Amino acid sequence: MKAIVDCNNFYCSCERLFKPHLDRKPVVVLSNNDGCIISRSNEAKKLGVEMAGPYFKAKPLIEKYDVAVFSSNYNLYGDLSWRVMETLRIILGRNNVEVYSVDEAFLDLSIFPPNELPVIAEKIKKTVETWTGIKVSVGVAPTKVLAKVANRLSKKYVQQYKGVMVLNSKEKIIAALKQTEVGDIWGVGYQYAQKLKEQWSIYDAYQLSRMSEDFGKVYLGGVVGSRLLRELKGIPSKDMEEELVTKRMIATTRMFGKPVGNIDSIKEAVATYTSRAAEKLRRQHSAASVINVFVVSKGENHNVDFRGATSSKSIILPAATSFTNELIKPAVALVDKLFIEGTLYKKAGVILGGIVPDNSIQGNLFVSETKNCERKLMDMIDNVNFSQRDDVLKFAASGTTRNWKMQQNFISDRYTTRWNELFEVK
DNA sequence: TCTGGGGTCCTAGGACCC
DNA sequence: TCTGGGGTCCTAGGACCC
Repeated sequence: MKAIVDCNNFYCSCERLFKPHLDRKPVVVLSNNDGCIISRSNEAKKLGVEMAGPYFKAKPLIEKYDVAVFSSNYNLYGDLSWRVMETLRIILGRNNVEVYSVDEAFLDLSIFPPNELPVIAEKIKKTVETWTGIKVSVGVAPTKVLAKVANRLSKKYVQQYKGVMVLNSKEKIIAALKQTEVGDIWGVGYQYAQKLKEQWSIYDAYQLSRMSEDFGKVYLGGVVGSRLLRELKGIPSKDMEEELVTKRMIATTRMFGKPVGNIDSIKEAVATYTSRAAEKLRRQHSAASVINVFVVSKGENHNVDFRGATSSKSIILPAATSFTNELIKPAVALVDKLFIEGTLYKKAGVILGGIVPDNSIQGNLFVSETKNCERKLMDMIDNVNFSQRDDVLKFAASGTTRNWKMQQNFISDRYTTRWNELFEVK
């Protein structure tokens, strides 16, 4: 049996943890650039504040009901996420925990007898909440997809289930599937849901679970679809995965605070994003050999991903590297090729690909002495920037004015990761 | 001029997720 | 005026190789 543990309204919960007076008050957290709403407390949901809705549109509602608003503070969320995951690892052992996202983890519970699972699930929930202060919901079932179904219902009918649902019998599974709309299944997105409803009159998860594996294969994306069908039928087909330590692509992309028509500002932004991406690269001890840079002009739909963006160019480096200076130069050169005079841009991004392990971490015979010095310099910059405030040390190409920088008007302190922002107990 | 089967690597694009 | 920012997997098709 498998479980999924999911933090409730994670970002809002993080903000509330250090502001107890906001308990039971409506809270929302905004995306970067304070663009749209990405997390809502239950109270905010009840008021009708929409998920992923633009902030400006919800503003009247927010002001009317005095909703607390925060810009996203990823340093804080990342640290609290680590505490939650570490708690799970302590309870169940490292090998039985698969971190799936910042606020979710799958657990392998096959070591426990099925009849004990309700008690175990309850215990896991209580322990995480006591140790971290973050509320979680737990869904338990024979497969990952069914565990997701259970988790969702445990939250939806919280009065009844109190945030824990265990599907340990055939009857319970069927009942849960019947209460789940087809579009709410993990792995069925908007496009597939429309297709299932319109072409085959399949509206709920139970109906879909009765279709054949081949149906999934033909109409829901090949092997991905047939796995989905098997999981719905209770046959485990998505295994627990090893912790994914090395990412295969690393992207840093941002909207600008306001549209920018000046090539030097865009170069500054791209240089800054490249530094950030290079930091991520070094953190996982990798090097990259492909740099992709894209810009999005004011009129374009910025929601398309970088491949859809009209202006995107990439360059393949002669050798993989993780040095900021070796990445910045070609990245900035790409801006020259992309930029069109007289155009206003609202977004830019850098994507690093061709990622391989960085072997130059230990000095070796074939790497010159200067290389090793550079490596040490990079580590030093990373350390200073992490422990002090952001970007005390940066490359000149990143500029100093930053008139393109995103808006963050409601940022909270980084209580747990910056010395000068520690939470004070009076 | 035409002829074969089998393989790898890479890229673009389509779907999904939080 | 005003709408995140990251990621993943899979497939098809082209280029190239023996």
